[in-house]
Order: sequence, then C-alpha cells, then structure tokens
Amino acid sequence: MSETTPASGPAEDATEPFRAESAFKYTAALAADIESRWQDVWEKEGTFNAPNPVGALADPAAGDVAAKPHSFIMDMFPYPSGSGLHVGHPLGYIATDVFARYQRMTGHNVLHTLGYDAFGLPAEQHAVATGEHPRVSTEAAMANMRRQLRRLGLGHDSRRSIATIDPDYYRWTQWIFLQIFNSWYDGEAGRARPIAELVAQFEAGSRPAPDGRPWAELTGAEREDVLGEYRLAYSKEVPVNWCPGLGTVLANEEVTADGRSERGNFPVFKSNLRQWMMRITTYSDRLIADLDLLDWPEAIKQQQRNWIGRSEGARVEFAVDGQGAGGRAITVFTTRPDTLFGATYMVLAPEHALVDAIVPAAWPAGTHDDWTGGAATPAEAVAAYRATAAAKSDVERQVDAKVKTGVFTGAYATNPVSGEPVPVFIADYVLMGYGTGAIMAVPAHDHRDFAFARAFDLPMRCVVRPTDGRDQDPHTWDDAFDTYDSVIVNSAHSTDDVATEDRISLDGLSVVEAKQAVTAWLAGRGIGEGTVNYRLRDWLFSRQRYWGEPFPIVYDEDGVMHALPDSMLPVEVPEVEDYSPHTYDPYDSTSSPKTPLSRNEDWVNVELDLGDGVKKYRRETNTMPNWAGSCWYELRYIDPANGEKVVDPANERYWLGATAEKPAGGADLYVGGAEHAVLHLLYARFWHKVLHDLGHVSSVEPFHKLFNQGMITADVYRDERGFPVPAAEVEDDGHGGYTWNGEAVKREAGKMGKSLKNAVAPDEIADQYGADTLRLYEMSMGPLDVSRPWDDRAVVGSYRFLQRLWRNIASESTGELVVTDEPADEATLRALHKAIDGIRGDMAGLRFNTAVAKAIELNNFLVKRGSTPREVAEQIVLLVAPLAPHIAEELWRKLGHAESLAYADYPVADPAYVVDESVTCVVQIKGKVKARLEVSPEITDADLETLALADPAVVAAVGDAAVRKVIVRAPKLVNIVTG
RNA sequence: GCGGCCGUGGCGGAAUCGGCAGACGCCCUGGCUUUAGGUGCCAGUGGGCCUUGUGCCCGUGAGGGUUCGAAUCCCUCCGGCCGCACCA
Repeated sequence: MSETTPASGPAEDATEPFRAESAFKYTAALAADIESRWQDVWEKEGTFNAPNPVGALADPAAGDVAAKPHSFIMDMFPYPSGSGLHVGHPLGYIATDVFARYQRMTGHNVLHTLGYDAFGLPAEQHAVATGEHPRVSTEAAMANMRRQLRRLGLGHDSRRSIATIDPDYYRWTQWIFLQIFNSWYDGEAGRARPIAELVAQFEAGSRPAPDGRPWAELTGAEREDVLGEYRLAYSKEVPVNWCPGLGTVLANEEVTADGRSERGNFPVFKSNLRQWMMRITTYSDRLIADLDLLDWPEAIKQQQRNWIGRSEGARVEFAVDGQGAGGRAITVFTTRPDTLFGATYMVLAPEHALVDAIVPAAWPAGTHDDWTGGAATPAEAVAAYRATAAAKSDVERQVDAKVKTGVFTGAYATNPVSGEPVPVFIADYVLMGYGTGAIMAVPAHDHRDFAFARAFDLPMRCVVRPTDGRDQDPHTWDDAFDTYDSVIVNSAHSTDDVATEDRISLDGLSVVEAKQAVTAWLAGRGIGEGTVNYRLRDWLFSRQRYWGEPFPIVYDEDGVMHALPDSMLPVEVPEVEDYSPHTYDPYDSTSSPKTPLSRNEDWVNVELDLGDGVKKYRRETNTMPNWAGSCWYELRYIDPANGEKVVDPANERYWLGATAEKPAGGADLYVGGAEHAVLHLLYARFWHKVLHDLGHVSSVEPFHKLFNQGMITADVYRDERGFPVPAAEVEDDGHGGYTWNGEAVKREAGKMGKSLKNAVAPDEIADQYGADTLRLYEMSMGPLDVSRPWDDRAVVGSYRFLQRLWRNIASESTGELVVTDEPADEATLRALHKAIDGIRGDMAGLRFNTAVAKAIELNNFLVKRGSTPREVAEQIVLLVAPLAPHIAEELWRKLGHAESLAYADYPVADPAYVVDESVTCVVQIKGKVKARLEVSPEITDADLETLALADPAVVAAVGDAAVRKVIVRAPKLVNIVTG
C-alpha cells in the first residue's frame, strides 16, 4: 500500500462505521488470525510428535507405544524448489495431512513428516551461475518451503524432518552404500550376503577362484578384481550414457526414448567409461514377484514389470566357420526356440565383441552385391557400417527404424538343428544391450527379421503353420506370421543326413511343446539351455557432479580400491573453488567427463590408516546420483536422531514391520505423482531388499500402499506468436473469447508453472480466504487421483461453506456461541449420523471430495433448520477437523474444550439413525419410474409388491396390460413388467 | 506399433454392489436485504414439448448386445490421456 492513498478512502470508512466488517465474522483476516494462533499452539505443544517404541523419540508418558496401532503416512520426498510453491504442489501434502489427522482421531499413532531431497542439479546450476554455495541456496529454498507449508497447517512431526544434504543424514547414505558394496548376491540362497562370507569360501577353497589358483596366491588387486564381479556395488568400464551438455553420465532411466537427457534435453551418447554400478539385476525376479504383495495402482505395477522386462526363452549356440573364428560359437537369446529350423541368417549388434574375430580377409565366393555395402573386403564393410551406425543419433535410428540396414560380415555360422550354413550380418536393429547382442533371424515369423530379409534378399522358411489362410511360401507374404497359437511344420531332420540318435522332429507340436522339446534337445548336446532374460540393466550409480554424496571409497598407490570404515563417515562434501561440471558442446561425443571434486587436490589426496599403518590414498571423486538419498529416507523418518544405527530394529518393526494387512511390511500410505513409477520406486525397493537380506530391516518392501495423486492443471493463454501471457491478467471478452491488454489471446489447458505464466501461489489464496479454505477447495475439486483444472473463481464456494459453518455455531456480531441446548430432533440426528457414516467411509477411502460434499449437506441442513443443537455442533466440528483444522480447533475451543481436538475421537455413527425412518421406493414399469412410495426400510418384498400394485398411479399406468412379472428389491425398488 | 486408463449439464465433478442420472460446488437467472456496489439470504438452473404438473418425451462419446432394469457388464468404432517402443 502506498502512502498517497486518496483522502476519500479513510474518510469514507470513518464516517460509515456500519460498513466495517464485524470482527467476529469469518473473514480472511479472522481466518489468518485463527490459523497463525493454532499453528503456534501445535508447534509449541508438539501436537504432532509421534512417539517411538524406543530411543530418543520414545515418550515415557505415551505408555506402551509398541502395542498401539500405527499409521505411517508419507509424501514423496520433495526437492526444495527455489522459486516457491504453486497451488498444485501441496495437493498431496494436504491429502496426507487430512488422512493423518483422521487416523489420529481414530486412535492411531501417526507418523507423518516431510523432509527434503536436497541434493540436486538446480542448486548446482545456480551455484555455477552466481557463485553462491549450493548449500546456501538450498537451505534458503527449504526455509521458504517450510514457511509456505506451515501456513497450510500441515500436522508434521518436525523432529523427523530430515534433509539429504545434512552430513548426519548422508553419513547413513554412505553407510548403506558400503553395506551394498560389501555384499554379493548368493543366487542359490536367493539373497544378498556379506562379501566376507564369499571371501571365506574362496579362502577355504570351497569356491574356486576363476583362474583356479589358490586364493592366497592372488595379489590384492587380483582379489579385488574377482570380488568386483560379485559385489552388489561395483566399479567397471561399461558402455554408458554420456551427456556432454550436462557434463555427466546418466542412468538408462534418465534418458528419454529419443536419446536425450530427461533433465535439460541434451543429446546423449554411448561411451565406454569406468563407472559405479549397482547390481539391481540380481533382484529382478524378486522385484517382480513381490509386487503381488503390494497395494499399488495396477498401472504402476505393470510399468515396473515392463521395465524389468522378464522374458523366458533359450540361449542357443551357433558354431561359426571360416578363418579366424577358431571354433568359436555365437550365442543368441531367443524367446522362440521352437522356430529354430526357420533361422536362415544371424545378426550381431555392430559393437559385438565377436565381430572382429569372425570377419574373414575376403568376401566368400558368390557373395551377393547388396550384402557388401560396396566395400572391397568384409573388414572395410564392417568398419564403414560401424562408423555410420555410431554417427547416427538415437533420433535418427528411431526415424530409420522401418528401413533395415546392415552389412554381411563375410562369415557363415551353422544352424544347429538343420545343419545349414547361415550368413552372419551386423545390423543396428540388434542392440548390444539386450540379450547377448546377437540373434538368430527367423524372417518368416518375426516382423523385423522379415523386413531385413526382404531388404537383403535372404531366404525364408515357414516353420509355423499359418492360421490366417495364407500359404506356406513366405515369398508370397506381406509380413511375418508371428502367432503362438499354431503348430510347427517343416522342422524335422531328413532321415538321410543325421544319425538316428541326433534326429529331432518338431512337426505337429504346438509352439509351447516345441519350445520344450527343442530346448531339451539343445541342452542334451551342450549347445543351448532354457534361460530367462531381462530388459533391466544394472543401475549406473555415479555422476560427475559437485552437489551430491561423495563415495566412501579411496584408492591406494597401487590403484587398489578400499572401502572406508564406518568410523570415517561421513565423507563430507568438500569446498571447491568452482562448482561447475566440465560441460562440453552438447554434440561433442568424443569428450569425456571430469569430476568437479577432482579439482580439490587437498581433499583428494589423503593420508589414512586403514589398518596397516598410515598410507597415502586418493579419494573417489565421483558423486552419487540424486536417487541415493531418496532410496531409504523412510527408514530415517522413523529414527532420525539415531547415531548408532541406521534405524533401531524395534522402531523399524513397529512402523514398517509386516502385518496381516501388509505381508511385506512398508509404510501404510505413500502419496505422490505417477512420474516416479519406475525410477525412485524401483531403486528404493532394491535398497530396502538388500538391507532386509543383510538383517538391518525386518520389512521386505518400503511402501505398502501407493497412491498417485493427480496434477492440478491451469488454463494457459497464448498471444498471436504463441507465447504465454500472464493468466492472471487475462480478461473474458464476453463472447467466449479472451483478451490480454486488449489483444486477443487463445486459451488452452496446461500444467501449472512459472514458464506458462499461470502459477497461482498458495500464499495468494491463503491471503484472500485463509488456509482452511484452500485446503477444503483442493480436497473438493475432484478425486485425488485425477488431474483437474484450477479455477480461481470456484474457491469462494469453500469459503462460503466455512462462513456458514461458523455462523451456525458462533454469532457474527458478538462472537458468542449461538448453539442451543435443546436435544437434537430425530430428523437432525438422522442427517447427522448419515453424514458421519458417509464421511467416515470417504475419509478411510481417501475420497475427500465426497466427504466435503457430505459435510456441506449437513451444514446446509443446519442452516435451513435455523439453529444448531450443541451436540450436533460438536460432532460437525469434529467431522470437518481433518479438512479444516484451524477453524475446527477454534470452534472446539469456543464450545468449551480446553484440549486440542487433534486426538479427540472421530464421530461414530449410530446405526439406528443411519437408516431413514422411511425410504422412497421407486416403482418402475418396464424400467421407467412411474410412482414413488414412502415405505419403512424394513418392509418385506411381499408387502411392498402389494403396496406398489395398489398405488393409483401404478394402476393407471399399467392400464389393462397384463402384468407378466414383478421384480421387488425391498425397500428401494419395484419393477413391473407388463405384457 | 504394443500395453494401460478414461469419455456424464455451460464448468469441476457425484452416483461405493447392475436399481430414482446429474449429489456438492462454480457459473448463470430472478427475488429479498442494502442509498449503491459487494457480502448474505431465498428460489430456479441437463435438453425438448405442452395441457404448467403428482405431466410427457429425450438424455451419461457413437453404434450394437446381455438384462425386468445399463453411466455401470460384453462387442465394434470414434476421441482423449499415460507408459513402452527394432527388447529378439
């Protein structure tokens, strides 16, 4: 407000005292006063502190906590954005708060808090741009977010609000990393075990070292190499996604389908680099199987199954002839071993290691011109093809996917069943990263192979009988025939050229039978076996960034890796002069990463005593990815101050342990966006399972019930050039169009956010109406799991409801109670108990939109009634308390209660009043409503039928038609079927 | 291309088990209160028709089916959203 307010303003106010809004009316000003007072009370009294069974957060006054029903409610870990929240962000937080408050009022010990996933790229980029330390900007952003969220009245246990950037927190992130590093997956036991147990096996000789030498004869480096093949966290040179534009490598999950970084949209290249990996693939089967134990949306489970991509099939070896091959075999993975007789050529991925070994010096006689790519020798052809394939971006590959390219290697392999020579190609439609990077091509029964065979004029052989009317000559086909629902043909050895005991015939077998038969035949000859393949890759776990957890790993002067002991944790993020990653031209695929931490030589070079005296070491300079801190935070919420253990077992068992309702254990409710379907949720499950295997947690899964909340969208207005204009300044032109500064603009739906200039801040709405109104509005907009558009104008509906609620209980002119002491009449009790019954069910089922509607109905009933009996007032206040806690606390206090209602008993419906005294029965004739009867809810079918048939309106409607049948569903419906 | 989810008034949505379609809210219209605006309160508010009332007909993306009865179940199509995408 400026100081040059026109004189008329205050003068008017002064001369017209009637205009002044009553201090007792529920206005934004009064709401603000009530809300800040109650927020202070809750904070001062620690209202939402949840006692633990044991440890620093145990409360002797709380009694036997372990015997109390618990409810662990979580929101997905937020990144503290520097630009503040918009009204879409707190949707899930409000919902979990409403549910948590409801649970508290139904006798649960509720753990609900919110911490911060505070390592991250934006703070680092901000640091690069401004020189401000990421910790400074991150903590400022966290403080601002805490302030914004506090205003909403969220009942969080602030003692448990951890942040991943706190050394006390990431000390345990590093500790868990070491647990994973120091374990291996015992496939026979089906679980992770300490690496020391593996070492013991090697030492005892019960498990031979790979090269057969006794373990004691191996050098330290050699032993470390062997163990590196087993450790669940390992460092290895692997083909990775290198993103020069970001200056870091990325996990597969962070790369989009068109080969760009999910953050920043920079091109991503394949590059061989030494990186940290997590052996998540060893948990593939368990990650799939245990989904069945979880209460998650089916869509999310399906996404995880698809991501892991389990497929059953067989490995088959194809012997390669020709020079240089030296008795080598190419191993392929196929899901269709039943079509082996139809394999007429093979394809290797261009980067397959065996390619160079099998390439002959010259083209075999009679090589098809189209196969050579115009090169003089196979080696030249291969080199040229590799070069063009490597130069192609993934986008180009995508576009070119329909046109198959490739080149002949000059080598032939032998089909192990038919004995026929098959040419070996390289082509980029075979990916190195999947299966064995090599396929047997069955063009008659695979669409991709068919297209390739057509392009290169390769033979085809039909081995699955077509069921769609086509003949068995693939040359006449338009595409491959790939059904499973048929029988095998043309798949038998001729009796002449194979010895009897080696013969196999698949003819006449179903696809499923043939798979088994051929797999057994191959296994019997040692040239194949049934196997399971996964799409899931090991998880790339290192990043070349500053603002992340350092690895608790050092290298000695021989380059041998050493894990730091627990006593040296945490390894703190060092100070550096320059935070920026070495980024490159986004298209410079030949660049390679340099870590920001390597710049601080004082930090990198250390002298440590790791048990054999003080020696010089170099620290690992990669940092962990953003996911690390969020992979286990649910554990630290439980025991945030525990300095001895990551979490005390008694506390873990209480909050996360398995029960009849949650067989794998886990948090009772986890609410967040569907965008974390595979990344965070898969990684967190993996870590949790490792910790379970190693005995640190009793639960098998971190999150029992998952709920995906929808997004709040908002209208976007664009000018003629297509640029968004500030949505708040757009005006309706009255003819269905919109203008901004007089210029016509177009409306469309969009996400809410700064860039689209349509963000609405929760502070704005709280200023205008109060936080309770904002909470109520967000909860009433629609079902929690559906996206819905924000509508500024509609907020007033929730505000009016609270005003009417207030007015039903307290006078707007004096602030005094206006409730009456009369007992509630029967109609009022019925309205009340029906509301209680409905709202309880809605609360438990997270259907807050209909819960609000029912509360409004009850309140409207009281408005019409003209007065509010005290007993009803108390109940309605408790009913709305989870939704609008500040106004509820204030009214509760006015009603004479000295204690907060946070732990008051939620109203329970009296069944006697839930049923109406009389219900409206609908009488239909042929399904159309013709009459309504007021009947007792206890009426029998027979009585109701008699009553219905006697009703004058029914008699008139039936007329002289014959009644054929009468369906009675007492007490609500009678349907008369006439002839 | 494959897989999944979803289509209900002017708008957001409700109908929990196959049984009164449109709860609740917004918008809009009329009335009362008010000097006025705003707030508040009351009434109306899916479409159509007329005989204006306890009235009739139509109506849940389109078409078909099952059923005494379908927004709800089944089939085909149309439209939208999401995920995966040469995964052998």
